[in-house]
Amino acid sequence: MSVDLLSRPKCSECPIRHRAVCSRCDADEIEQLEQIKSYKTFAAGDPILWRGDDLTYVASVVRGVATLSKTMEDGRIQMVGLLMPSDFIGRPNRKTIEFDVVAATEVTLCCFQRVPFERLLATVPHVAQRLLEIAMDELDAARDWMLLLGRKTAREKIATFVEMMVRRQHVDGLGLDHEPLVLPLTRDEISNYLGLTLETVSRQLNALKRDGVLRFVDRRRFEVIDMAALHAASGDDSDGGVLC
Amino acid sequence: MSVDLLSRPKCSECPIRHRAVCSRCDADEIEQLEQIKSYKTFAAGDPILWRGDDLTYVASVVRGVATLSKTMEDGRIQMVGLLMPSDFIGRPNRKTIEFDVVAATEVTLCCFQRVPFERLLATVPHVAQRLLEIAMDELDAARDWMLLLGRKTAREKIATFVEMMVRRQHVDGLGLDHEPLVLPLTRDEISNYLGLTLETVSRQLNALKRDGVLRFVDRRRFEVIDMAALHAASGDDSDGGVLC
DNA sequence: TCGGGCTTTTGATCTGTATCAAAGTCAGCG
DNA sequence: CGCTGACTTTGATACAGATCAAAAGCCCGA
Repeated sequence: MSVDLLSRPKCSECPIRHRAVCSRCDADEIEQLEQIKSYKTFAAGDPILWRGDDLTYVASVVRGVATLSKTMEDGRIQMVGLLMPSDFIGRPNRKTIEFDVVAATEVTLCCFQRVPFERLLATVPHVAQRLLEIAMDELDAARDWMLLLGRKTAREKIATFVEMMVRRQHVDGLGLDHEPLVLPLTRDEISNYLGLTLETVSRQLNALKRDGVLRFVDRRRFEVIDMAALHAASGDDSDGGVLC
Repeated sequence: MSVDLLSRPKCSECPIRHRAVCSRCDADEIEQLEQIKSYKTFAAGDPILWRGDDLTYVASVVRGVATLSKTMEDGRIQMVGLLMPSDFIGRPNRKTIEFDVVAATEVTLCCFQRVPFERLLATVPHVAQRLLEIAMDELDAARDWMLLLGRKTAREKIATFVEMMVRRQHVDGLGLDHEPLVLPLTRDEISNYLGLTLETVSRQLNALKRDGVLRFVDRRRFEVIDMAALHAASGDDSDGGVLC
């Protein structure tokens, strides 16, 4: 999926490329990026980074889906981000990471050595500017998710999540229209994203099916039958909101 | 409170000053900031910005506490940020704001006209770099809060919140040691921050009192009797985490 | 094709927190 | 001072979602 990302003109995999911006990179900058760049692939289920690990690299997701989560001592887990193609991983000027990053599907990352990347950040103004925009988009998304976690019902959470899947798979051009959409997470992972249990996720997903809103091809693949009903169930006001 | 912020050397109120950084501003840059700067004060309870409002200014909190929240159509509210001295309000390169900002106590803001501020952002590299750091700190805090909203019990939420109040009032030098600490929010506002109801907040706060963890001077002022117990009740692992 | 180990579904029951209701407390102000 | 309105506490009850338990479905390798 999302192969077209790789076929774009130069610099297409750089972590500041998102939403077609790195046109601002000049030849010299692209050269510098190339030199500190490498690709890594992880199988579904593989841990990518563990809390406390050294941040040797920052990276951009090229293909696949990874999860970003926090774990409490007694094992409770909350996913705090779902990393899909074009999302950024890592934090410049931090030596370690404070979250767990795990591959949910097979994942390919475009990695840049952190320290030289920071040098670029310090010398090339538009890199910091672009990264700022990315961070603020993430912040807006995190705050939308706080509303979901703190105030939405189970049904609203599920509907919001499914709607987000629909929208992101459209944007990324993952599924062609009328191809079934994919849930890249297990029921258990979805429950960790939504602050629910896996049983509740299963029940609510089946409720949406029973209500004629979704149809499942298999456990992981589905189609939206009634987009309006799905949106109405999400609790969001008319003009969308979560991510883009 | 927090008067010392104003007595710091030049540029102390600029929104990128936080945690002593704007030493990097040179005389010319400070001059530019001064020209687009103004102070505004709001009484407790006043709305500062409403969802959809034009972002004419970006600002830094100088004194007091403001809340940042999202509201659903049916009136459910989730606070997504608590803005205390040195916190940043607004988003460069966005014409409108997507949240409600309300003064919780009397608040003084140091405001900068957004458009000229964006020009500064585009021309002075270390402004974007500093703002990036601020945004990433906010993002980390938002993600910690997602764990709280999604997975913590009512008691853990309350303990985490009180601990955060203790820590931030220490950092900002608001209360001298052994002066009682302040809850800058009503029970209702706390409930919106923690994803609870005001009744649950009241019950849990009294439970911490009954358990000999806190002592209340009045509804708004308290002392921590057993810091270790408070921390243990927060569910966070040893080394803190929420904000700094 | 069968079997074993996942993941998911479904059912029964429990519980933490919400909801509803009423009384109590406090600050400000006439 | 004592009234008024906003905030808080306390109690009784309801219920959404958690928890516990077991059956069903599905994938994959032998």
